[in-house]
Amino acid sequence: MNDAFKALSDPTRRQILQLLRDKSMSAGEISEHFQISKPSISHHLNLLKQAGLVLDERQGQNIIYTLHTTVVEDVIGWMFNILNKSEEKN
Amino acid sequence: MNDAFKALSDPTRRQILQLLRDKSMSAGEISEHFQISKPSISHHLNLLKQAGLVLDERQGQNIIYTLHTTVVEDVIGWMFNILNKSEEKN
DNA sequence: TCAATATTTAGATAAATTTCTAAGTTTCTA
DNA sequence: TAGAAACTTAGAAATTTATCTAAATATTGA
Repeated sequence: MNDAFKALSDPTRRQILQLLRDKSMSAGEISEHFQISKPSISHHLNLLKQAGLVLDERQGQNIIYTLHTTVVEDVIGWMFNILNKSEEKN
Repeated sequence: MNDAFKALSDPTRRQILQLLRDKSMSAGEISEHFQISKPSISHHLNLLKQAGLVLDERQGQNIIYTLHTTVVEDVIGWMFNILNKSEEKN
């Protein structure tokens, strides 16, 4: 879960997750939304993947990135725990 | 909110928040739970404070740190939004 | 007012992070 | 089977972060 918190600490990566919330996208399509270089976006995508926040799948020349919500839910669980509320029983 | 995500990205700072979930503590009491030096803990506490995750109040020689949950709720809101669920209406 | 206690601030260093350009890999198609 | 397109990997530079020791500040109590 540390990797997830680390991944979430960068604004570009959070914005990528917000893009993927609406629909899965190729690396190129994602990079069109930013000013930074494609290798940099690729690096961010790799960190998100390592953190388990996205999944990737090659489709021909493209690599499609998809939001993976399991870890997001884990993080939410941690946050709720800090509030001393449980997200399970209520 | 970027400061909050940044603050949450460090394991020591997350552990501090977990300590404060149970009860407010002085800087010294907090530092007893860690191996790192007091100035380092002080630095982490300052980042948590800048992020709005804790409040501090001097009580005599001690400075008491308290969990401040408003920003935690904001972060939870952001996370829920990623899941396309709303924490308001359900 | 002085010394002790609690904590922060300053300044330095090492490690991690973000970003870039250049080069490599994979896949499609003419 | 070459060339183009889509990405990633490698390697380097600049910035940020985490940590330490030493010094400064604030409060209490004798």
